Amino acid sequence: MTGPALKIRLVVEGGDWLGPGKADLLEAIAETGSISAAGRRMGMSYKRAWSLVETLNAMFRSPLVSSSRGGAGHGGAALTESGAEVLRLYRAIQSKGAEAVAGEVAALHRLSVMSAEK
Amino acid sequence: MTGPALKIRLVVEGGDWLGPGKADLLEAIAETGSISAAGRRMGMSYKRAWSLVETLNAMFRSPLVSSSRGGAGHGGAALTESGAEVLRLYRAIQSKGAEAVAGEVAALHRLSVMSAEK
DNA sequence: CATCGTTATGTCCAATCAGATATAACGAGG
DNA sequence: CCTCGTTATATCTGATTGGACATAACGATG
Repeated sequence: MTGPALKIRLVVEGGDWLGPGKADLLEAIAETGSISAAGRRMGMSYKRAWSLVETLNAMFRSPLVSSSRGGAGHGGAALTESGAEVLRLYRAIQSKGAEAVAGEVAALHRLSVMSAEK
Repeated sequence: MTGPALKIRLVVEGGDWLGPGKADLLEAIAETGSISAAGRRMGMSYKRAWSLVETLNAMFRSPLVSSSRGGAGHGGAALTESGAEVLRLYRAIQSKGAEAVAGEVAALHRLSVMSAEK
């Protein structure tokens, strides 16, 4: 078993969702302090990263990411209080969910091609 | 809260995955005895339903759906033993997973636009 | 007031995806 | 041996998606 293999999506009204990709992006923004640096780290274009942030901000009642242009640090971005809370909740859902269904996931993996004998 | 809003995907090697859509399709095939009838029930084209079945069969070590053409019933499809087991495991993952993270999901929903006051 | 890296936004294009459509094979039963 | 509804497969097309590229705004600092 190489990766997590269990991905949890939280779908909100309108079809948008929060999943592993956007959660990782939030984490990268928190650590790098910039949307573009986070995008580079994750191997995606700035535009893609920015559009994901736009989606995230629209999904919740208050923005998850605050950003500024120009200035001393030449602009940047950071998680808001809501953003940090959403990320924390999503990580908790990931870990608690994975733990709760570990047995069934293992059983499924034994049936999948991932466990094909050599 | 209108819908489930929590969607769990099991990603296997190669990028294919088992999620709510394919699980519902398996269930519909089990109940209708036909790929095309299951597709009609779910509002998708036969081609789409069939290609999903093809993907499912390739994801696991043995096929989940067996099918036949012609004959008395003019052909049809059914779940194999593996197919029934996979569906059962996925449903268990759905319910156990949702139960384990219900608190965090509720907290996230309170932050989301889904709980915007009127 | 010029500089800098970032945010913000638009346009264009290739790739992918799903729907629509068409056709053939199937094979027990009438 | 013809019929039937289904499986199986191919082709075409419109829609969506993401990458590439371009441009402008920003604003504290030097």
